[in-house]
Amino acid sequence: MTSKNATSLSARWLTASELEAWRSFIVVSRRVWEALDGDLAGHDLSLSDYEILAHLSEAPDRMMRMSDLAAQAIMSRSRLSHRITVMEKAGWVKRQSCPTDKRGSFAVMTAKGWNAISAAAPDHVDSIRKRFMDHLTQSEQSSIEKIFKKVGERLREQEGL
Amino acid sequence: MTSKNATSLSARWLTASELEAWRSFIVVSRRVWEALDGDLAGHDLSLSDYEILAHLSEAPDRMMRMSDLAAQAIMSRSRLSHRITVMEKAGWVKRQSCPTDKRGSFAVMTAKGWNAISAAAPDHVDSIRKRFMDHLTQSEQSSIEKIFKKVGERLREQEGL
DNA sequence: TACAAGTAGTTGAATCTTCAACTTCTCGGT
DNA sequence: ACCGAGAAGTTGAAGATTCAACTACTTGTA
Repeated sequence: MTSKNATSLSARWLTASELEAWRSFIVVSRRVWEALDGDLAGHDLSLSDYEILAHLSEAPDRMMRMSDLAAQAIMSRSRLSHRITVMEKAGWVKRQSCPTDKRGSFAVMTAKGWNAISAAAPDHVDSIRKRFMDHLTQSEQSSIEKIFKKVGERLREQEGL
Repeated sequence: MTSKNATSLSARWLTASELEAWRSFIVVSRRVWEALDGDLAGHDLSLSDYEILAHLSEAPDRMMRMSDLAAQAIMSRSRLSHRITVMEKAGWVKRQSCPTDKRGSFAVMTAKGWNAISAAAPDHVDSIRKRFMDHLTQSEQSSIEKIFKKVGERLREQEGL
């Protein structure tokens, strides 16, 4: 779609410069994700599985309620439940029912899970550097941090609006 | 994983501030994608299907070789092929074989496809504004453009390294 | 021209994700 | 104590994506 073709229907089309900013952001963020995901493949992990394990590894006792874990790893409860089933078969986590809320259950990282993420982490960090951080100057890095934190807040406020 | 736990294995762990920048970027870019995708659901489109149609709509004669389209829409040829099969059933595109290269085929947007994206585009633009652009000052916008274009180039140079 | 290597695209199977339905349980009000 | 609304989590089916294999064709080279 070009500006010319749809301006009349839209309240306010994007200027050329807005479009550039938007497209470079959306394209690069996909490519970065893709690259990180590819770099993790050697450890038999997807980036989103890595994030599940990472959150778990940082939690007290390396265990978290399913809902909390889903929220932090940014996925639906359903999706997390399916992933945990798979990871349970791989022996990386196990489920444990919550004593205080009988509906609830915990995902608990096993020693094997800890080993898996420990093995992957250094490569993953290198990957983050190589695919993203190393291309940023110090000041660009702080711009990114500032901008994305702000956008993150705004999105949270909008929440499905 | 915390710094304390893996520093010894990694050449160079992330500093707290690098980690912040990285996490806010990766989390927000997922949330933005998700929001845009959700906003398009009302038009029976996913964001990546939208992008397929958008590229097609901007191409001469609204037709493109499958490989070119896959590259521009950032997806595997296989995935595009499957999506085009679905879109063909929806009547938005059709395939046309290439006269000069008998291996090749074109995806061609139909009038119905044009109508579909024309209907979705204004809402999509509003969505881009609401979920992302409106939260950026003019100068933040140009930072984003500058930074992501640069990172994009670097990634292209690395290409699967 | 003929052949090897590579490119374009598709396919089916395995895997992953989404969606809605469902069970079980908690909590606030009465 | 009980009821209804809503929260936590799981499930199975439908749909989407990946992966490797495959066909068909082109290209460079000898």
